[in-house]
Amino acid sequence: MIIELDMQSELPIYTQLINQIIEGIASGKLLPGEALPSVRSMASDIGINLHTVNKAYNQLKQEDYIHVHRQKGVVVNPNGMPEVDEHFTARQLQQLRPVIAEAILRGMSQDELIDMVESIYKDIKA
Amino acid sequence: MIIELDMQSELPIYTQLINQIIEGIASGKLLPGEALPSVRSMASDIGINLHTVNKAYNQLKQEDYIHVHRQKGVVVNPNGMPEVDEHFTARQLQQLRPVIAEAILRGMSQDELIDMVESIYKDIKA
Amino acid sequence: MIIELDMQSELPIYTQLINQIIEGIASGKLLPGEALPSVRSMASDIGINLHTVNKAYNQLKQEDYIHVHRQKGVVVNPNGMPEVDEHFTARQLQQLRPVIAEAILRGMSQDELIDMVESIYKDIKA
Amino acid sequence: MIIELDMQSELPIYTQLINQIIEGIASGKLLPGEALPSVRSMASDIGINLHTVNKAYNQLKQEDYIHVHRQKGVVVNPNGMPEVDEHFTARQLQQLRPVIAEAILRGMSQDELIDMVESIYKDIKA
DNA sequence: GTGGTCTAGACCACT
DNA sequence: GTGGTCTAGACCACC
Repeated sequence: MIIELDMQSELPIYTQLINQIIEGIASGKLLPGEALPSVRSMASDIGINLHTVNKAYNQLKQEDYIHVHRQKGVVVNPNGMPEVDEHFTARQLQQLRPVIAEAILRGMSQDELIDMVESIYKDIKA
Repeated sequence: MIIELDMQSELPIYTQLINQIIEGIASGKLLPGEALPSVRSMASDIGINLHTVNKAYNQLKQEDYIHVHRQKGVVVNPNGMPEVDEHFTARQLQQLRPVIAEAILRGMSQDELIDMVESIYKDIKA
Repeated sequence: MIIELDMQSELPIYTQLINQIIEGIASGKLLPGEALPSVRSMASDIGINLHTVNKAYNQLKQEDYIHVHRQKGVVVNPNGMPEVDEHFTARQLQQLRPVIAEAILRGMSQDELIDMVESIYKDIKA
Repeated sequence: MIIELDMQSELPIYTQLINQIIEGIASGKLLPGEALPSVRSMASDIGINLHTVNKAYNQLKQEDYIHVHRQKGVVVNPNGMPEVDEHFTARQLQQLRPVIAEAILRGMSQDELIDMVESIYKDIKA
């Protein structure tokens, strides 16, 4: 699992880290039950502070995507991922809406937009 | 054009303002050439700081969605909206990708995701 | 609102802080909509680090007990408190069970235990 | 006596072990004078570290719930359990208070709370 | 060696 | 001035 961070990005590092791990799980590169690097090794691997890694891990734990054992370290939730729920749908809608609005504003047709979504979907899943 | 802000939201107010105006244009509620309230009146209307409105307007101007004249005030770009360009596509991809990844992780099928996008698209356009 | 912390306690400081604030709300000493001290002033008031206060505030925010505005500071949730839900009941059960077990082991009768609970209940509410 | 540990839990394993044994005694499944598995066999039975079992036993011994003989092994205190004392009441109060406060905050009535306590009491005793 | 907690000090975004 | 983020370094509990 290779993590790529953009230190110049406006996105907080811990958010980028969360996104990368989520994508890793979504794409199947990280399997349920699989171990993730310890906060310390992950931090030194990618050259950031361990607290930043910790924050990312904690947020992922909160969503029940990973489990954090005090001693054994961190693993992808072995029982698989939580389903779509109300809370998630609301968040998703809130994130999607402005992006779609701006696409419409710039004249993208519904089909073009769907093509884009499909291509990203396939790209991640592949 | 009614602006609705959620002061509880973690989204910065200026971002919410930008989103609302973009959606206004996308939905046709704001037409090219149409005037927007001045920084001052917008600020007092919705009870926020001048700087906040200013920041939103400046960002919209930078994307060429609106024109700001020192005298004539603020108007939706009368020449219509800019097309989809490389810069926009890149930004869109960066925003869409994590949302789609998380949807996959939670087991949404491509069709379910597209349904969601379609329904938002139609909701804005309507 | 006076906060009392025991720096010797085995309970983490941020947990004690959370408990105190919860009790403040439960007892009516803190009312919905009422402002809490900023992380910085709270931290310096009680002589701890601002990150520790931050952690407590964030956890309270997570449970929807308080709202954190980026600029305006922190307020008790003006819409009132969330109801009892499944998640809370489970947590409560998990905390209560060992305490009650040990009470039984030491020979407390059900009535004695209930008396104790009642007296604490009244003490907080008063 | 079956011990069930949740390795995912944020409760330390030794604490879970203590709780289980206390509940075993409280419920009458473990009787005064009854033998408990040796540190070694307990550890290998449930697949945890020796030190962890040791720590649990030591803490139980300190509360005078069990006796640890170098040769004869570990037994539930044959003289019966210690009564409620000041130290215990103080500890109990400290644990109960935050739970009750949060229950009040979420709008539980005193009767609802007592019902919950009663049902747990009966569940353990049964 | 693992994560959890706490401190300290810095810079930034937002209003 | 507010919270958000990041870094750095330390000690502790657990196993």
